[in-house]
Amino acid sequence: MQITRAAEYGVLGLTALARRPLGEVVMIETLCAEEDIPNSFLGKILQSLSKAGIVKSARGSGGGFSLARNPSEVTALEIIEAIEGPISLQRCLDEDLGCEHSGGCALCSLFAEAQERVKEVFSRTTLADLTGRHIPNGLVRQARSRASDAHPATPHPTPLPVAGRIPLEAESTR
Amino acid sequence: MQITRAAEYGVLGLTALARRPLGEVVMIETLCAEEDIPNSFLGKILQSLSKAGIVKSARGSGGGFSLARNPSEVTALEIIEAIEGPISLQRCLDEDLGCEHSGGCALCSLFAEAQERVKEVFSRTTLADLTGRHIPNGLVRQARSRASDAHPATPHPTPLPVAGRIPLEAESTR
DNA sequence: CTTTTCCGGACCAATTTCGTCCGGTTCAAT
DNA sequence: ATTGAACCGGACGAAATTGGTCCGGAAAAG
Repeated sequence: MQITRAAEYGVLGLTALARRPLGEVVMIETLCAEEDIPNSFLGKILQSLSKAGIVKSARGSGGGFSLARNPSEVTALEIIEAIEGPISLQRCLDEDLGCEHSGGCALCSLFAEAQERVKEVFSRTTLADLTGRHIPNGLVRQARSRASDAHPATPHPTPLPVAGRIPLEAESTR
Repeated sequence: MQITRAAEYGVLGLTALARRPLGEVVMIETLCAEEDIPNSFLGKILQSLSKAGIVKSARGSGGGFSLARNPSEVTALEIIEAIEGPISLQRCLDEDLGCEHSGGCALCSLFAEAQERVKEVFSRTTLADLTGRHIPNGLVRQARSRASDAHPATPHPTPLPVAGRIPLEAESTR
C-alpha cells in the first residue's frame, strides 16, 4: 500500500527541475545532488517521464533534461502514473483484468471509492504546488557547507533560507 | 500501491462470517470454501484479526471462528490495519519514522492528504456494508453444482440467488 | 485418550523493488 | 574526424516483500 521510490524520486526530481526557469536544461547528476537521489536510478525514471512527454531530454555534451511543460500544467497523477503505470489499489480495479467475482464484490466497491479519492487528490495537485511547498535536502546541505566554508568558526547559527525561493548555485555563491 | 491479498482475504473471510447470525462459530475450512481462499493462509490472517479483537477463536472439536462484534461496528479500516499494520501511502507518513526532509516536503503534504481520504473511506465503511454488497464466488459455485445435481439435464437456466441474502447450506440443501 | 481444531513459528518460492552496469547513440566542441 | 560528455535502454542482480505451506503443540470435546 505504498508508492514506490521510483515515483517518489520522480516527483522530487521534477521539483528540482521546476525550481528553474522553464526550459533550462539540467544534468541528471545535478538533480540527484539537490534531491539526494541515487544517480543512475533517476536516469531510468526520467526516461519514463520523457516518454510520457513531461520532460524533454537532450543528449550529448551540454545535454540533460528540461521540463516539457509549465509546472502548473503537470499533475501529480500524471507523474506517478507515468512512472508506475495506472494507479490501482486492488486487483479488481485493474482496468483490463477486471473483477473475477460474479455479481457484486465487496472489495471492488470499497476500493473503487478509495481509489477515486486518491486520484482526485493527485490530479488536483500540480507540480507547481509541490515545488512551492518543497525544501530540498540536498540544496540545504550544500548551502550549509558553503556557509561554514565562509565562517568556519560559526558552529550553529548558520542561517538557512527557510521559506520562499531557495537561491541556486549561480546566484548564491559570491 | 496495492492492498495485499492478506487484507483482501481478510475482508472476504469476515463477510462470510458476517453473513451468519452473530456469534456462530465457523471453521476456517468452511469460510475458505465460500470465498475461494487458500486454506492455511486464512488461518494466519484470522490470527491477526483475533488479536485485534475483531474475531473470537475457539479451539478443539466444534471450534472455529466467530465474529466478536456486530458487523455494523467493525470498519474496513480496522480490518485492514489489523492485518497490514497502519496504512501509510509513503515513507514520510510512517508514524515513528517520520520525514527525513528538513523544512517542508512535497511528498509529505501530497500523500498525507491522499492518505486521509483513503482512511476516511475505509473508516466510514463497515463490515455490514461490505457484506450487503457482496456475492461470494464459492457459494455461487456450490449452489450451481447442487442445482445441476438436482436437474442434471438443465444446462443453463440454473437460477442463482442474486440479491439479498444467500441461502446457507443448512437451509438450501433439501 | 483420541480427535478435532486453532496457535504460532519456521520455512520457502515467486515476485517486486531498488537499484547498478555497460555498450550504444547522439551531440558539441576541438 | 575525433573526442568527450551526456542520455538510452536493456541486462543484471541483491534485497525485501508477498503469498503462501508445513508442522509440532496446545486446548477443548467426547
